[in-house]
Amino acid sequence: KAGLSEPMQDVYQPAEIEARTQANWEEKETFRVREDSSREKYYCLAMFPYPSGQLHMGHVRNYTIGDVISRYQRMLGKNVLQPMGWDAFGLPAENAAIKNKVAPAKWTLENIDYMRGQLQRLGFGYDWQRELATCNPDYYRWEQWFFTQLFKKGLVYKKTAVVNWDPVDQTVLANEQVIDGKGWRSGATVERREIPQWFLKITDYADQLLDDLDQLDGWPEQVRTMQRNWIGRSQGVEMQFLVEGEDDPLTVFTTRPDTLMGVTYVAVAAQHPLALKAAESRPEVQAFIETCSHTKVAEADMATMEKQGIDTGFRAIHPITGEAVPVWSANFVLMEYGSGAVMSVPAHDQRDYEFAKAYGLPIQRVINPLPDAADVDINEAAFTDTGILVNSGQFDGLNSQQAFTAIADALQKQGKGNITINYRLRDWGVSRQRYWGCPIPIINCPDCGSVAVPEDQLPVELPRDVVLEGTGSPIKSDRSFIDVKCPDCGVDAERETDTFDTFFESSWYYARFTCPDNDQAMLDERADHWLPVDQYIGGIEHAVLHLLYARFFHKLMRDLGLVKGDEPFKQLLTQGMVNKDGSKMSKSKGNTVDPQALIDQYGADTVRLFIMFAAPPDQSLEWSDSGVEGQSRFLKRLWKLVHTHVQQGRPKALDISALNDAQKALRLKLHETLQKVSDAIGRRFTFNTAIAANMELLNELGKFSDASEQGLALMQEALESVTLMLSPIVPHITQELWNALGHDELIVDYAWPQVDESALVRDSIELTVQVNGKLRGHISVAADASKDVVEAAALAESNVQRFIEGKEIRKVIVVPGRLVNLVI
RNA sequence: GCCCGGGUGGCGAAAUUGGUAGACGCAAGGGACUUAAAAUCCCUCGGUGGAAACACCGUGCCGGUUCGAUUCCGGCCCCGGGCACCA
Repeated sequence: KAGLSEPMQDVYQPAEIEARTQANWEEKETFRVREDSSREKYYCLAMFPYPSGQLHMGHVRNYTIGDVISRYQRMLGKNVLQPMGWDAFGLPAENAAIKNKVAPAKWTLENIDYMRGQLQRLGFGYDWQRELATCNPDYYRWEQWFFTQLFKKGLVYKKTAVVNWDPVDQTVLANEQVIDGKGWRSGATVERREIPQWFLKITDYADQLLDDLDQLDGWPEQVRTMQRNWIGRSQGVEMQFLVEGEDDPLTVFTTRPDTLMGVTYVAVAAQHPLALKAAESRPEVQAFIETCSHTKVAEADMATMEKQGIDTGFRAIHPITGEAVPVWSANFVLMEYGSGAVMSVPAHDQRDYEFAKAYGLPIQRVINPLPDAADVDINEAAFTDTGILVNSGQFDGLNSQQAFTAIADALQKQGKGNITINYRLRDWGVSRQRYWGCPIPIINCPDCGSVAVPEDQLPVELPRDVVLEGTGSPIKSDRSFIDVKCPDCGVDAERETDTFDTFFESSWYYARFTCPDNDQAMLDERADHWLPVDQYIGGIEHAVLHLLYARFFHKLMRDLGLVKGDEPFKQLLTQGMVNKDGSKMSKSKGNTVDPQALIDQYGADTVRLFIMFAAPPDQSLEWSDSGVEGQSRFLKRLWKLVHTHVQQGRPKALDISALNDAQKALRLKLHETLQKVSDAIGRRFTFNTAIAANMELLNELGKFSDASEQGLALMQEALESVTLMLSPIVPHITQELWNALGHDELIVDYAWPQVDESALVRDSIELTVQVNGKLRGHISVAADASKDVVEAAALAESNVQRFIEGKEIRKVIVVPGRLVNLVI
């Protein structure tokens, strides 16, 4: 009975109230949740944080949204699971380790302790008994086990892939660590280097990942579109070009086989076998390959760099005409993607066009926009639309669509090609040459090859007592970690020293939260109870990678019988960035605002209220210090209003039939607000307008001084409603107000207030009158007035008459409940 | 470069399905209370003209559809997110 025994304080004191309320929750285990078949379950999850040191405003925003939704759903009677954990492996811990001479594990665990305290201070209703950290063996042993299952199923393979190599620090760099082509610590020019790495066959699931997007109608359309484009399914033709004097043909894929007759050269990657062979006898080709080895791995860099190439001297045979075309090596063709070779049609592809112009290669027009029309101008740019074929021999006159089929058929008959489906999506490389990650559970045996670590030898624990020097992972030289016997044949073997991509941990944590205490299995039947996540909330920056990998993992887990259902997240809310001075708040930009200082000054409720009020959650939020002050003022006003009200004693029961006009008007406003706020929080997630509606109502209540029996009863109803409506957003102050208003239960367990439809009935309504679409006046008519009555009233309005006088009224548009438009 | 968003007063924003542009809040200015200050309360607050009533203009830019466009369509400009090893 927090607060009831004491009289209500006349001044709002957030620090005291918040400590008291939080202690009460802890004592009562208010947010501990267990499976309960008698109530509808609701699993609300906000993306877990990387423990970087302190909470930033993006966290505060993310977790406040999740907490508001959780508390609202709880008030609707649902059994709500809201867990919290730590995405604890990652690069920043290694950087901190080098800089501060502290082991990554120690740094990470200390950060977790501090940030846990900050989350608790903000009053989020988490079930802390489910807390997990991905760097703990209890957690990562199961993803090691999972990987070995995928290994057995053939969904894992090893191949070489390119990394950024720092030749001075002798280490692999993340894209983020390469600045203008140089290593961020050493300053050395970074090289592309190919090393063997483990891959997950996500492309095997490309069609499912694409098709199942259709069932995710609780996801923002923009995220589904981004994922569709990322997967990039396209139909095209794969074909072979023979190479003069060579045994192996070049395989190329094109989505535009209709332009095949316009091929004037073929381009291969710098690392392509043909380019390497040319380099053996020609130093200029060798020099070109050397140049290409210094470009960064990131796609944005590849796409914006200057297009360069060199003639290899090889000649490819056009599969239809039999003509020989030159084979060039070009820096924009990537060995890792597809076959490392592309056909080039400069007349109809802009990149090929620019390359041809730069190197004086021929441009052969084969498509025109319309039949029998003049040739389209290709003097300045390629013509990239589809159209009608010309200069294409037997295919002349066909449109692009017909030509697609005809050319594919011709190639297929000669055994030189066929129609295939291609994806932009590439298999997921999960190997990282870093220390602070989950060890990949593989043992490399000289006789048996790669062998999965047997289940009874899991987890492969990452040694924690290490010193980092910035020159590579310490476990790569730790013989006590590396030296093992082969589990299959028992000979001396070596442990894999690469670790997993940290997206690996974050791809299944949502499932582990349902049963984090299980030390016998990755997941159990509790996963079936809670999954899918009903509401997932996180930054828009995760729209593709994290959310695609998590969807992929869910399907993998489903196919191993670990979960039911096809998709992990039923509804998704992608929150916008928290910006300051126009760009994302981040440590590297030095524009962060520390939430802790604001919490200390104003209390958690004010910070929560401000961050929810400043912008709708999916929009980027521009930080403003002064706005916080206004939210604090609002809470003080609310406190004062309740205080003034309760001083007047317990009100009598409300008698709706006994209300006067002013009272009815206030009650109308109250129930309109309830309707609006329920929709804003429950359906639209526009918490900013929910708060604004309560402010509007509170402004009305402040003006309402009616000490009559019914006046006080109505005030009681209104203040209780406001308290309940605001309780998901500002849970501490509303708990105290709830007690002051005469209730001794926890407000979190009270039902969300209902709209009284009878209070919404109006006698008369106000309509806008327009003349030719311009606002000219307002009229008040009976709510059930007929169209004729409304029209007559509109015509009679004095200002309207000035505009229609002497004019012919050609049309009258009446939009019921809104406006009348007179067209003259 | 490619994919996805966004652009509305001095500022954050609202306008939910094409129907009153600027709710709510911040900042600012004026006033009340006070010896004074803080706090609190009241008033004004898109631009131009006007004493006012009111009129004209106004939602990044250009054009279109419509009785009516912040909203729909076409073309552009600027800003942000992502681009596979930051998380």
